[in-house]
Amino acid sequence: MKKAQSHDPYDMLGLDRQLCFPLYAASNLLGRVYRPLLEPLGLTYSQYLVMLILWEEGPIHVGALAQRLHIDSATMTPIVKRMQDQGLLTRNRDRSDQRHVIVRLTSRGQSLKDQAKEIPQALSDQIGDRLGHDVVEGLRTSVRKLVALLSEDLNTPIGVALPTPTPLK
Amino acid sequence: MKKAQSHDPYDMLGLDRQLCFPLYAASNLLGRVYRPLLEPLGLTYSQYLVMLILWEEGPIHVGALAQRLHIDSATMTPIVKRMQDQGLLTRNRDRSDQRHVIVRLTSRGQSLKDQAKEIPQALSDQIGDRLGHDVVEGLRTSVRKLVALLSEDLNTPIGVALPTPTPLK
DNA sequence: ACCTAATAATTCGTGCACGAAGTAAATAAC
DNA sequence: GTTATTTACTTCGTGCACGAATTATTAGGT
Repeated sequence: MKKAQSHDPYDMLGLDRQLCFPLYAASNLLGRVYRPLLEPLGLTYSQYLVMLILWEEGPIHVGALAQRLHIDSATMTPIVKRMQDQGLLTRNRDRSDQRHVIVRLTSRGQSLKDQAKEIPQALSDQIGDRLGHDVVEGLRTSVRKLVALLSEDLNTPIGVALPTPTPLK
Repeated sequence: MKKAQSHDPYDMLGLDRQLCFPLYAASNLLGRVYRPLLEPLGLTYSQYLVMLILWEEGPIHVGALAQRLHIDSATMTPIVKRMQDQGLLTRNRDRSDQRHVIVRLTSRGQSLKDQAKEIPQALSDQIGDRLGHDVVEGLRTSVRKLVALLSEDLNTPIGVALPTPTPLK
C-alpha cells in the first residue's frame, strides 16, 4: 500500500522528505504568531502554556508542570521564577514533602484568564478557515499521537537501532 | 460538516483543545530524539538542517538559508559562525554584492554526508512502523500546508482580527 | 555626483530548552 | 539509627530563537 519511493539513503536527506523539519518550522512560526497576541498580557508562549494548565487544573508541582508540557524540569524552574517575579503565581515548598514546590496562581494570575479567553478561538478560526477545519482536526489528533509515541519512547529510546547502521547492504 | 463543539471561549483554553501545544511538544521531543543521533557528528539539530540544505543545494547566502528554514537571520548568523569554527563551512562576502555572505561546505562538511545518510531512514522507519506510514505521510503534508499558511500570513498577519476582541457580547 | 531608500548581515538583550552536575529532603536497607 | 538510594528541584554552561537597533553596501531619485 505504501508507494514505492526511493530507498536510496541519500535521497532521504532532502529537506522536503523529512517530517521533523515541517514540525520544527511550524512550531517556530506559531510562536511568532502568538508573540504579538500574548505581549499585551505580558506572557511568553511557554508562560502561556503554564497558565493554561494552572487555569484548568489549579495548583500543581513544578515537576508535574514540566511533565505536562513535555519539557525538562530544568527549563521549568526559571520560567515559573520569572512568572513569580511578575506576580502571576507563588512558589512554596510542600509542607508534607519539602522536596516538592507547589505553584499557585495569584489573583492577578487568575484574572488574566479573562484577557486570554479570546486568543485560541481567534487563531483556531483563522487557521481553520484557510486550511479546512477537518484538516486541522486531523492534524491535531495525528500530532498528539506522535507526541504520545515520542514521549513514551524516551524511556525505550527510538534511535536504539542506529548503533548498527546498515547490518548488510 | 463541522461537529458542533462548545463555543464557550473559556473551554478553548484547555490544553487539549489547542493545536499549537502538540506542535510545540512534538518539536521539542523530536529535538530530543535527534540529539543523541547527531552528537556523533558533532551537529546540533539546527546545524543538521543547515547541512541538509547545503548538501542538497550547494552554496547559498545567509539570508536565503534563514528564509529556507523559516528562522530569523539574526538566528542564522551565530549558527553558521559556530559551524565555521568547526571547519564544516566557509563564510565569504559575495564579490559582486558585498552585502551578501556566501556559505560553502568545506570538504570536511561534504564528507559528513556519508555519516548522516542513515539517520532519516532509521527515524522514518521507527515512527512509521508505530504510527502508520500513511498517518505519517498525511501528517507531513498537513504540517507543510500549515507552514506555508503561517509563513505567508506573516506578511498579512493572522492575528489582525484580535485588536477588537469582542465587538459585542 | 549627492542624498535618500532599501537591502543584507550582524550585534544586543531576553527568554527558552537541553544534559549534566549539585543540593536537599524523604525513603529504604540493614 | 546510621548509611545508601531515590526523588524533586535547582544551578550551570551551551546553543537556539526572537525583535530591535546598527552597520555596511547597493540602488534610486533628482
